[in-house]
Amino acid sequence: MATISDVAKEAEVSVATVSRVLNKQNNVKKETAERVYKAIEKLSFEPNILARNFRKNESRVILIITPNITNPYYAHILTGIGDAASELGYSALIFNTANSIEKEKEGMEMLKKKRADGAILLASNSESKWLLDYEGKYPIIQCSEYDEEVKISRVSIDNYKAAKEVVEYLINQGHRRIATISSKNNYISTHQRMNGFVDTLKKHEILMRDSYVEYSSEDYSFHSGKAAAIRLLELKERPTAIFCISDTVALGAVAAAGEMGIKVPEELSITGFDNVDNTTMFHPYITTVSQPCFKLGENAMKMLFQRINSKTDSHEEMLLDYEFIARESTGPKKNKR
Amino acid sequence: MATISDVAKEAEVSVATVSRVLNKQNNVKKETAERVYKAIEKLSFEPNILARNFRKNESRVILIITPNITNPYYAHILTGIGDAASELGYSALIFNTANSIEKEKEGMEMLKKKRADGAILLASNSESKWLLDYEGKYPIIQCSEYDEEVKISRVSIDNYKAAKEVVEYLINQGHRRIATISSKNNYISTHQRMNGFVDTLKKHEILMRDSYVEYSSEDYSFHSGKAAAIRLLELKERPTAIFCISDTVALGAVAAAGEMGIKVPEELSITGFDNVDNTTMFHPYITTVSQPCFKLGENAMKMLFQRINSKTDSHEEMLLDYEFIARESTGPKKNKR
DNA sequence: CTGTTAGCGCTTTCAA
DNA sequence: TTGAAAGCGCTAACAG
Repeated sequence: MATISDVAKEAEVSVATVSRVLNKQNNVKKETAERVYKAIEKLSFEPNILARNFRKNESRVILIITPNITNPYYAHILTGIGDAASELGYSALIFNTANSIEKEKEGMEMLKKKRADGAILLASNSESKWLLDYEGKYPIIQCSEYDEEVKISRVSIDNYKAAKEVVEYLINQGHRRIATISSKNNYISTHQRMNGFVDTLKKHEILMRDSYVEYSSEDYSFHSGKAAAIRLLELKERPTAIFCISDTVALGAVAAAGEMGIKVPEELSITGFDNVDNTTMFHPYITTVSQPCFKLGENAMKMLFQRINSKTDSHEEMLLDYEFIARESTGPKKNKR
Repeated sequence: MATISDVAKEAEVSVATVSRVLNKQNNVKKETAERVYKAIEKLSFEPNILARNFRKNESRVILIITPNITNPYYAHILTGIGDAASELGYSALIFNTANSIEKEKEGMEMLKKKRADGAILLASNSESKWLLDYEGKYPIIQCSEYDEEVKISRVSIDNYKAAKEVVEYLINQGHRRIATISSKNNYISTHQRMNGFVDTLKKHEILMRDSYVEYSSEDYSFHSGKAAAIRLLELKERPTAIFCISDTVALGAVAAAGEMGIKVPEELSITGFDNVDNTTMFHPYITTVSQPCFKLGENAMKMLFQRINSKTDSHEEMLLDYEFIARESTGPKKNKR
C-alpha cells in the first residue's frame, strides 16, 4: 500500500503538496499537480480514509436507526437516505433495533464513539424521552415518526390532515357507519391518524361507537388486521366502511370480507394507508394515502447534512406532501335492498 | 472530549495501562484497573474509534453490495448479515447498486480505501468477471448468487436440486403439460432452476415445447409475471401447470388465471420460489421453495469474519438447506370432463 | 505489572 | 506556490 509520502517522493514534492492535490485545493501549480497525478497513477495510490477521518475527526458515516428493514415502508425510506448520503459523500450504516429500546440506545452510542457523524431515527415514539440526552449534542433527525416533546428536527407528512381527508371522502360517499382498525403502538402517526378520524366524525356529527374501534398488532400485521376486521364484520350493526391504519391491515380486512362473503366495495369500503404494500396486486386495488417515502429519506439526509456541517442547532420541522388515492376498495354506500 | 491521556492523568497511570484496561488485557492489577475505571467514569471518557481504527488499520465495517433493499428477499438476508455482524463487532454498510455494475464497482472501491474490511456481494452474476481483480486481495463472500468462474467463497442453496424437486412433485401430481415462467437475467439461480426444470422433464421423457417457456422481467415483477402467464394460458394447448421462477411471478400467474376464469389449482397448478413475497396472504396460498434467507446472511457474515481474521484464502462453498412447501396453488391434474 | 515511546497516514498551520 | 513540521488518539513494542 503506497502512502502519501511515497507519492511525494515519486513526484518530488512534499506531502503537503500531495495532500493539497488530493483535496483539490486550487493553490497548486498545474504542472506540479500533473506530476503528483502521475505519481498517484504509477503507485496506484489510494488515500487511506482511516487516517483522513482520524485526522479530520469525522467518520463520514451516518447512522440509521430502524426497527426493521424487512418492512418495505422503511426500505423505501432507507433507499432515499442511502442515495442522498452517497451523493453527499457519506456512507449509511443501518442499525436494526427490532423494536428494542435497548438496541436503539446501543446504536446511538455509536455517535459518542465517533463511529458516525450523525443519526436518522425512523422509529421514535412517545417513549423516546431518553433522546433528550442527545438533543443538541449530536446531529440527529427524526424521520417519519417522532416524539413531539423531543425538540429534534424532523421530517414527515401531516398524518392528521391525511386521515381527515380519507374520512371526509368516506363520508362523502355516503358512509355513516365507519369503523376503524388502529393499533396500540405509540407512534405519533397512529395517534394523529386516529385524531383525524375522530375529529372528522365529530365534525359531521357522526356517532363514534366503541365497538367500531378495533386494533391490529403493533406492527400492523396482515393476520391481526384480518382478525380485527372479522370482529368488526360480525357486529350486529355491521360498518359499511373501515378506515385502516395501514395497507397491510386493509389487505387483511379485504381478505376477511372475502372469506365472509361480503363484497368490497359494494357492501363494504376499506381504506389503507402508506401505499407501499402490494396495494395494486389483487383486486380490489386498495384506496390509500401515498407517502413520499423516498423523499422523506432524502430530505432527512439533507437536513442531517446541514446539521453536521453547520453550527446552527435550530429545531426544524418539515412536512412533505402526501397523496390520497381513491381506488377500487371504496365506493358509495349502497342503500339496503 | 476526554482522551486516553486525560484518563491516564486522572488515574495516575500511563496511557499504556489505560489502553490495556480498555482492551481487556488481563495483565493489569485489579486495583489499578479499578482506578482507571473510576477515571473513565468521572471523565465520561469514550474511546475514539476513529483513532483506534486508524492505529489498527481496520475499519470494523463490512460492506454489503445489494441491488435493492426494497426487495424482501434481500432485506431478510441483510437482516441476517446485520445481526451476525453486530454480534461479531462489525457494522454493516449497505451499498445499493440498483443493478448498475458501475455502482457495484464504485462500492467495491471502498475496500481499497479501507472504508470496509471486507464485502458480501448479493448479486454477482455471469457478468461479474471484473471481480477477478479482487479475488485473493480482499476478503469477499458471494451470498445467494454467484459467478461460478470467480473463485470467491460463497453461500447459497442448491437451486438445481430444489427446482428438480418441484418439477418432480408436479409430475407426480399427474401433470405433463408443464410450462415455465423464467427470466432473462444472468443469475446463477435462474440458470440452475431452469436446468433443474429441463433435466427433470427430460428424465421423465416429457416434451419440452418452446411455447411453454415464457419470461418475466429481470427483477421478476408481478406484472411481467402476469403478462407472461396470460401468454401461456392463451395457448391452444394450455399447460396444466406452471413452474415460476419466483413467488411474485407466481402471484402474477395466479392473478392472470383469476382474470381468465381458470381455477387454481383445479385447472392449473402454479409453483413459486423463495417463499418471501406474501405467499400466504390470499388464497390460493402458493406452493414454493423456502430459502433460509436469514441464515444465508448469517453464514455469509461468519465466513467473511473468518476470512478477515485469518490468512487462509481457501475457496469455500457452502450449501444451506431449503424446504419445499406444498400449499394450495398446486394439485393433481384433473382429467378433462 | 507498569511506563516510555515510536509511530500509523494524513491535514494544516506557519514560514518561506 | 511550496515545504517543514506538529500532532490527531491510540496501540504495541520494548524496557524495566
